[in-house]
Amino acid sequence: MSIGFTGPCKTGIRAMRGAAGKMIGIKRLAEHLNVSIGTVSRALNGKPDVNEATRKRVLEAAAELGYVPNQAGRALRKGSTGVVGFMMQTGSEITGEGDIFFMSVFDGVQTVFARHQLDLVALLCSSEEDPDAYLQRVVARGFADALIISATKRHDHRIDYLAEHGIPFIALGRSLTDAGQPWLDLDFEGMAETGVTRLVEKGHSRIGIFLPIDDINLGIVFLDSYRQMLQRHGIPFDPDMVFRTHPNERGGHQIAERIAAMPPDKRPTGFVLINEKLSVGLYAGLYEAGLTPGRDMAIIGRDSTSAHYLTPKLTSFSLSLRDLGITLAESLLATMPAYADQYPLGVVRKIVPMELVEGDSDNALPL
Amino acid sequence: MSIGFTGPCKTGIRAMRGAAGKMIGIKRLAEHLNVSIGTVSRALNGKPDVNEATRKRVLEAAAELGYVPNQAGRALRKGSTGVVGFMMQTGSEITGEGDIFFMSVFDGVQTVFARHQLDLVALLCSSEEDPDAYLQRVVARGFADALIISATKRHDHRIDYLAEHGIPFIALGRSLTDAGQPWLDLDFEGMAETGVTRLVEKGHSRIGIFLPIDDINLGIVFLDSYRQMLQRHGIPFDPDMVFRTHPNERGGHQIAERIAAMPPDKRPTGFVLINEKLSVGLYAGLYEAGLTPGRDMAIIGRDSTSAHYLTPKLTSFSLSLRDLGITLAESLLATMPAYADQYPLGVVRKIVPMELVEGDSDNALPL
DNA sequence: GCCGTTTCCGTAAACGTTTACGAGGCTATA
DNA sequence: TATAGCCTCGTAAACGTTTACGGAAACGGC
Repeated sequence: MSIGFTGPCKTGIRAMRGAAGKMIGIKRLAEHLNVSIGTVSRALNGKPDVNEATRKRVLEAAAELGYVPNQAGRALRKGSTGVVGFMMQTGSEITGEGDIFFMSVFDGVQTVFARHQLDLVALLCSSEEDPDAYLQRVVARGFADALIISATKRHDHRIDYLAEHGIPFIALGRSLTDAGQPWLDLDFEGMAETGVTRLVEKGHSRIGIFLPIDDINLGIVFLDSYRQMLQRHGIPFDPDMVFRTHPNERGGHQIAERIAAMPPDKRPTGFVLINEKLSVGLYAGLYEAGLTPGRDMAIIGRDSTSAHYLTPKLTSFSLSLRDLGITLAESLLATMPAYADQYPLGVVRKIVPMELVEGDSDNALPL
Repeated sequence: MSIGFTGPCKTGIRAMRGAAGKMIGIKRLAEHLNVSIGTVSRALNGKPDVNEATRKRVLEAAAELGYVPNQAGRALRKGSTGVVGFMMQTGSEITGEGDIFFMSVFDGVQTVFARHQLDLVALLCSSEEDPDAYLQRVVARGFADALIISATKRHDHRIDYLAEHGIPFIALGRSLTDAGQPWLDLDFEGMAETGVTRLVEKGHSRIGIFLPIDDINLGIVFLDSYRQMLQRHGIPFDPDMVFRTHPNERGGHQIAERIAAMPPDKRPTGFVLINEKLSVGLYAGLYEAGLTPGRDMAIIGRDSTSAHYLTPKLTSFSLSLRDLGITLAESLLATMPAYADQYPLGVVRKIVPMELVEGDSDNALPL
C-alpha cells in the first residue's frame, strides 16, 4: 500500500510496537537490562535456572516499562494460546439462553481461569454462518486451546469434530452424539420428577410441557422423565400436552394462545416449563386471554432475572449460574493433561441439581 | 515436563498440527504441490504475481486438504490479527444492558465484518478484574486489531488509553473523557424530549426519572435534557423525582418501593425510564404495592424482549439492535485506514434515533 | 591445584506465516 | 540476435517468543 515502505504493513495495534514505538518487546527489555532475551524470558516465566537477583531486576523492569508478552509470538512458539473459547451464536433467539445467563456463567468460569492465567473469550458465531463450519475454522486457526460449547444439538457435529481432533472441550448440555465426551447439564430429570409430582399431588392430571422446535438438545431427557413420571402416577400420556415452540418469551406467548384456543376441559391445568424465558411470555399470554397464572393455571418454571419479577411469584427451579460456571471450568481443566496435577484427569459428566423455590404460581387447582 | 522430549510442549490444539498430524500447514501444502511456500502464500492471498493456473491448483489443494492459515503465525508476521474485540464485563448487573441486547448487536456487527474476513470475539473481563487493566493487557498482548467498548463510564480511562496508543476503537455510549473519539449512542435527548413532552401533555408535572448509581455514563445527557424539557414546559425541577439505583430489574423494583413509601401527593405520577430492564422491576414493585402501571402511574420505557411482555403493554422507545450493530461496525471501520477505500475515513459520532411504540402503560392520569 | 559439580547465562533454532528481492524464462521490439 | 521488459516463482528474512544446549564462572572436596 504505502509507497517506499518496506517491512510488514503497520496498522492498528501493530503500530504500537512499530512506528509509534510505545509498546516494548522482550528484545528492548533485554537490552535495557543488558542481559540476553533468553534470560529475560526465563526470569519472567519462573524458570529455575536464573539468579534470583536478576529475576527481581527483570520483573521490576518489566513492570516499570509495562512489558506484556506478545500473544502471537508466544502462541506460535508454545503452540498454545492460553485462551479458552466459549462458542455462542449471535442473534439467536433459538438457544433460549439469555445473556444474564451467560454473563453469570462466564463469571464463574473466569474465577477458575484466573488462577491459571487463562483467558476466556466468547467466540461469536454469526447467525448467518454454519456453526459446524465456524467451529472448525476457529479450531484450525488456533484461536483457543480449549472450547466450551453450548446449545448442543441432538446430534452435534461439533462434538464429533472436537473429539476426533483431540481438542479439549466440554459441552454445556447433553447430546445424543455423546460417546464418552465430557458434559455438564442441568437436572432436567429432577425438574420433571419434582415438578410433575408436585402438580399431581395437587390433583392435576393434564400437565403441559414445552418441547423445542429446533434440533437443540433441550428437553429430550425432560420429555422422557416426564413420561416416566406420568406412568408412575398412573396418568396416560397425552400428546396434546406437549407444546412445541421456540424456548423464548415469544414461544411462551404462543403456548398461551394455543391454550386459550383449546376447549377449557381439554386444556392443561398445570405446566412445568423447562426454560427460563417461556414463563414470561406465558404469563403475558394468559393474562391477555383472561386467564390468571397461579389461579387458572398452575405454573412451575425456571428462575431468571426477569422471571423473578413476575406476578404472581413464579414457583421455579433455581441454581447458581456462577457455580455452574465454576464447575464448567473445573470440568474442562480436568480434560486437559496440562492441568492433571491440579484437576485429576478424567471425563466429567455431571448433572447439576436445581433447587425448587416456592412461589404462588402453582397454586391453581385443577378444574 | 515430559522426559526425553524435545521441542515445544504439544498439548491441546497444537497437538493437531504436531503429533496428531491432522492439521496441515503451508509447508506441507507446498510440498504436496511441489511449489514453494511463497507461491502458496501468494496464491492464497490473491497476490498478482502468480500464474492463474497454479493459483487454481493451490486453492483446490487447500480446499481439499482443509488448509487453514495458522492464526499465530499470520498475526506475528502481519502484525494484525483480523480480530475485533468487543469488551464486556462478566457477571455484571451494573451495565444494565441485557442479553438479547448484545446478541442482537453482535449479529449486526458480524454481518458487516463477514464482508471483510474480520472475526468478532467478546473479550470477557471478569468482574473481579479492573476493566482498565484488562483492556491494557488485552491490547498489549495483541488480541485484536480494534476494539469496541461499551458501558462507558463518565470518565473512562479506556478511551484515554486507546486514543493515546492509536488503537482503532469505537465506544458504544458517550463519555465525558471524550476528546474527539468516535462513539455511537442512543438518542437519550430524544427520549427525554418526546417522553417528557408526552407526559406533560397528558397533564403530568411530577415526572420521575432514573439515574445510575455507578459511574457509568448512562443518563447524564438524559438528565440534562430532562431538566431542559421541564424548564421549557415551566415545571420546576424536583430532585425527589430523580431516582438513583442500578439500571436493572432490581433497581426498578427498588424504585417502586421508594415510590410506595412516599406520600401519594408527593409521588411521581409518570415515569420516563432510560433503561430497558427497569420497567420489568418497576411493574412488579408497583403491583406489589397495590398500584397498577398504566392506571396509577404512567410509564414510558425502553423496549426489550422481556419488557415486550409486560401487562399493560409498555409504551416504549424501540430501535433495531441489529442495525445498531451494523452502524457500530461501519463506524469502527471508518476509523481504520486499512478500510479507507470502502468506509470513508473519519470519526463517526452518531446518535441513533429511537422510535416510540405506543402501548397502554402511559395512560394513567395525574392525580 | 586439579577435577567435578553447580549455578547462571548467552546463543541459536524453531514455531507458521508473509513479503521484499532477485533469478530465470519468456515475449517483443529493435 | 541482442536487449529490454514482463511474468512467474524460489529464496530467505522477519515477526516475538520459548527453550534445548553448551559454556563460563564459581565453588567445594580431594
